[in-house]
Amino acid sequence: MASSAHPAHTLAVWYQKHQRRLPWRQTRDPYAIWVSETMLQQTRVDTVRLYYPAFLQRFPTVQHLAAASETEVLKAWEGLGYYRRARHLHAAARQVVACHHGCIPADPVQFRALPGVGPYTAGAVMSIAFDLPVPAVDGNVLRVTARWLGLAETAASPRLRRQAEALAAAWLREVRPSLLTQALMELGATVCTPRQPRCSECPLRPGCQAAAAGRAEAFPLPVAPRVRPHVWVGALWIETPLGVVVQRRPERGLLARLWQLPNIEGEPDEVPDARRRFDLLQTLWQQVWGAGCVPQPADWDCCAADRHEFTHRTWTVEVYRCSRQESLACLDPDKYEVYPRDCLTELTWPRVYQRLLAQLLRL
DNA sequence: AAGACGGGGGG
DNA sequence: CCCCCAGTCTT
Repeated sequence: MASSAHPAHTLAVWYQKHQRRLPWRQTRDPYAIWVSETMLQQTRVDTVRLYYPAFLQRFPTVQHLAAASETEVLKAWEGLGYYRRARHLHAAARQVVACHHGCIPADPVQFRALPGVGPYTAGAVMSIAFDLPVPAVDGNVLRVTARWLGLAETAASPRLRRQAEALAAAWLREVRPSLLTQALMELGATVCTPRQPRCSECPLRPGCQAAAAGRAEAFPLPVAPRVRPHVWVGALWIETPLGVVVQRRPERGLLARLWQLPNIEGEPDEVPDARRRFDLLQTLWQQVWGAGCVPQPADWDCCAADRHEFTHRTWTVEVYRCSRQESLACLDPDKYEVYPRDCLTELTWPRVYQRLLAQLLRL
């Protein structure tokens, strides 16, 4: 009788009928699946779709990726965010070539030991690529579990995580692992959504505690919102006959090693008035050219501006231009480079600078 | 246990 | 405009 079928089976049947056709579902290549799962961390399917085919075309195998330079890998990742993922994937590819003969280890412990591979990615690749019964608990699975069991916990709750792993482990015994893992996540992404879940279309509705209570949207419990300081950033667009003055960000921290325009930040949550902005820009000007080396401009022209949201802060970036031409002799070569205007897009920029550049290059 | 780390979509 | 989204590593 269909009504007595295990929910995992019902879910698998639903998945086979309703799954979206996605590029990484057309392959059994563990490397390709690993790349997709890394890109999908904290990133929406529609965004990954724009990057995944190009990335795999550029680096078709783990050997190609291992042989590439970090700059090349980063360029292929440009705009995807969380750039540490790309560096970890690159380093991990080199480990796979050096220590595993270029074969992705079909062993959860060995695979988990690679940089950038946490519990989720290990479970996803082991189950999807190798059909091993290793749970892959992402945000979707946490949400489905919280609703299925009617657990009044936040998504961050260790208790909910344990329950989700237990649920996935139990259901993995009922259905081929590659099917079960993808089905659970697909349900969370398309039906059991954070808001306005489509319970009427859900194959798991009959056994769902939250749906039975008519309160699916209430699970999991909301987390306390984080305060996100607002930071004003003033940047300079300095065009010289040889090109534009650019700068590489520090080795570590936010947007590590990506390129930017010379810039200065205000205090967190400060809303600088005209006078304060002027002072900050003068300070920046001195940092770039050295104190007293080059006369300071009396007025600034804000020629481009954009806002950027991070998880933990918000930037308002304003770019100021000064048309006067300066001698480059004062420029500290350790801190700044002059790059040909027409070649700027060769560099790897954070999204906000990509957008600003698009404005600036039209000027 | 908590914070750092990007970027985009939806209401 | 404000709100939401949960993987991995570090401290």
